[in-house]
Amino acid sequence: MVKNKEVTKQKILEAVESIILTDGFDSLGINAVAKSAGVDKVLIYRYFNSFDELLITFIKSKDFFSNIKLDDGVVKSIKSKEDLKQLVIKILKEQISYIRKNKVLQEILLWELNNKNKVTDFIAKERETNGLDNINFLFKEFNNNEFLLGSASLIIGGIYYLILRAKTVDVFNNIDITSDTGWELIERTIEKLIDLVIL
Amino acid sequence: MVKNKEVTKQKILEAVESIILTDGFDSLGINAVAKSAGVDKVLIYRYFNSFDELLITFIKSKDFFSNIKLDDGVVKSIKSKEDLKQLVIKILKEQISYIRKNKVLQEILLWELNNKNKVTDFIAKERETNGLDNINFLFKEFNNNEFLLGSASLIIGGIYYLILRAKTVDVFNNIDITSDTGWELIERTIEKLIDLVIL
DNA sequence: CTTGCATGTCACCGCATGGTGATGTAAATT
DNA sequence: AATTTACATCACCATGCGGTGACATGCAAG
Repeated sequence: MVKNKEVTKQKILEAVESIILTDGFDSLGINAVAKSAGVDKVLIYRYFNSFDELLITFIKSKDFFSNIKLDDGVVKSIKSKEDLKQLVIKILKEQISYIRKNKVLQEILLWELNNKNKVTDFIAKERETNGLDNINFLFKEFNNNEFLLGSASLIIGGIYYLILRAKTVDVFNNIDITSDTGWELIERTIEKLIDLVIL
Repeated sequence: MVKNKEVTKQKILEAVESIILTDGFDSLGINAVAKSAGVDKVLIYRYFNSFDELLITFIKSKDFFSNIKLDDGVVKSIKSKEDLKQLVIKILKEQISYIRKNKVLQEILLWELNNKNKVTDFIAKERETNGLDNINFLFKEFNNNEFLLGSASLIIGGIYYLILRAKTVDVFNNIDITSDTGWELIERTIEKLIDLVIL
């Protein structure tokens, strides 16, 4: 019997990730985590207080939502509408490949759609300040009109939906959303759309 | 003790709907349905063979996906690009209000994202022939290019995502996705986008 | 009127869940 | 070396799940 609190905590956090990857967020539970970590479940309560806090700790440790830094510096570096276009396109493309690669994040996004609780409230706050969902931050001082706002929302929502839908289905509206070629089509579409939409 | 197979079957189907409405698709199970219908669960197996078949029967009875008839007649009635624009806009607006009103359908869409099984495979087939997901059907003979295809996919995906997201969150990218005014903004956006995209 | 069948009821199974109180054990303090 | 303290284990609880076999009841055909 090894006695090391930090190692045990780490094993628990790794078990969370492993379960999400293999069985999805819905299969996550105290018993499953304890079993997968090879640790007694009572230790989860002791070290993380509750299952919710374990999840929050896990999500914090992964830092999913602060990969885009939409701070004021970025906003002020936008001089022309061409700058804005290129920045938006770059961010959207980066986010597509980031989310498409990151299965854990996909599971969280899916789980978020289905649940409202302390953990999802926490994630929502993270998104408010960091996430893609607030791309309108970029438009604030430059070219803020409702058409741009609406278009960005539909495009970003569409990206989320198509990525998540690809988990259970291959084709959407005749596009193979599981393949890179399908996503290259979508990226070309986004480039053109952004060009049309930022006037 | 009343003995009437058809009445019992009806009670069971109504119980399915009631549970989806009050607790969501995830709370759906043999025991819950039996309890809510005031019926022994063994009757569900007897009349519907399996829980999966019960779900399929329920979804069939609701006919969620054949409200748009994209048959060849419709396609051939499109004479000009203006016809196509107006038709697409009309369909998208109708679908938005239809899905926004229909909580049961929302729960199914959400559940579909999370699961792959016999029932979701059945739903996928229904969609193939009827649903909004195949709006590219309209473009077939008229103006079929990848930009149109990609744009339609992103817009439709965006609509799905924003409607589903509104179940757990109020604001997305600064738009109130729970209110009619928020959705009017989105509809105006869609009108402009379709106008720009069908060239 | 009785027999047979369709319909409805009940009790139970094995398994998994979230949660807790009592107990064991290794390591640090005195 | 003895005692305290932090870490880890175990056994158990009530509850819910999907699923099934044995039984009770009402109806309709013979």
